[in-house]
Amino acid sequence: MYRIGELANRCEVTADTIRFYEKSGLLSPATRNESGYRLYSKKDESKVQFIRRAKNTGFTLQEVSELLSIRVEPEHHTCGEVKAIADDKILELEQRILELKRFQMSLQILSEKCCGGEESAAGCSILDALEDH
Amino acid sequence: MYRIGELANRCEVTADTIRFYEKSGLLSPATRNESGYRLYSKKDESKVQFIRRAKNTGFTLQEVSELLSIRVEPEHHTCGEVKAIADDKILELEQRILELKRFQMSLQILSEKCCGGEESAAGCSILDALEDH
DNA sequence: CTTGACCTTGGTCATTACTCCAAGGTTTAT
DNA sequence: ATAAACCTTGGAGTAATGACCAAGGTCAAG
Repeated sequence: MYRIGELANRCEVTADTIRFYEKSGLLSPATRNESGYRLYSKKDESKVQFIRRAKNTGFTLQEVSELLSIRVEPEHHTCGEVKAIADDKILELEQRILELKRFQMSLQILSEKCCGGEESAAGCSILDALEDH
Repeated sequence: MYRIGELANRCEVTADTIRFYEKSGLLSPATRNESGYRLYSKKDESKVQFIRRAKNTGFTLQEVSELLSIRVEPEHHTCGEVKAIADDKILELEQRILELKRFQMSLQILSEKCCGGEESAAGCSILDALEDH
């Protein structure tokens, strides 16, 4: 068991952020030692990491919270509900991935056709690559 | 040429949002008619659409602004600069796509193994799918 | 020539996701 | 035993991204 500072370090967030997540209900209230300090375990660490990863992929904390609630309270969901939520998110992710790929493709075209030299990019007619697709 | 309301409709945003983008420098100040109304063209429409798409894929307006500045002011960048920015973004997108796919995979496992029935999801041991990978 | 729908600016308000005090208690190292 | 580093709560502040409102000008239809 370690204290909030160490958890923060391990997860590369601040202690404030962890308290914020607790206050927002993303993390269940931590156990405390005799003097009131919060104590955390490996499990808490992986939960915070989960939040970070989800956030980085573009989920809002609200959405992360939904995902976590599946994980944390399986007793309060039926299998059907869990499946429905999951399938919904899968489709959403599919859309996002496709959109990201479109952007990537545009940038790829831009990069490949761009001479890469010292001259003004005005000659780079593919600047419109971003626009067209 | 059309006015702000029509542009807003076409792009499915509000007029406020368009004014906000102008104020933030994402859109160059619109031309005006004699009575001061903003007037927009197809070009502006595609620019707003570009912003929307980029935002939906998780770019901040700040990042969108960078991308737009490549597009809008090629004279102020060398080919090398443009290429560097593009290549940088391509890598970033690659990371994001991979992360999204990891999530999707986890959810896929969750969905497939989940029976989908009326019973409590507590029996769904794959609830940890989200955690493990 | 009035009514309703649109536009203007300038300002305030809201939400999300933190971030930073202040005042005080605890732990650890020297 | 004292300084440095950590923790507590409560509350205020901040940046991003708009949404909303008021007071007033414009324009097209009936």
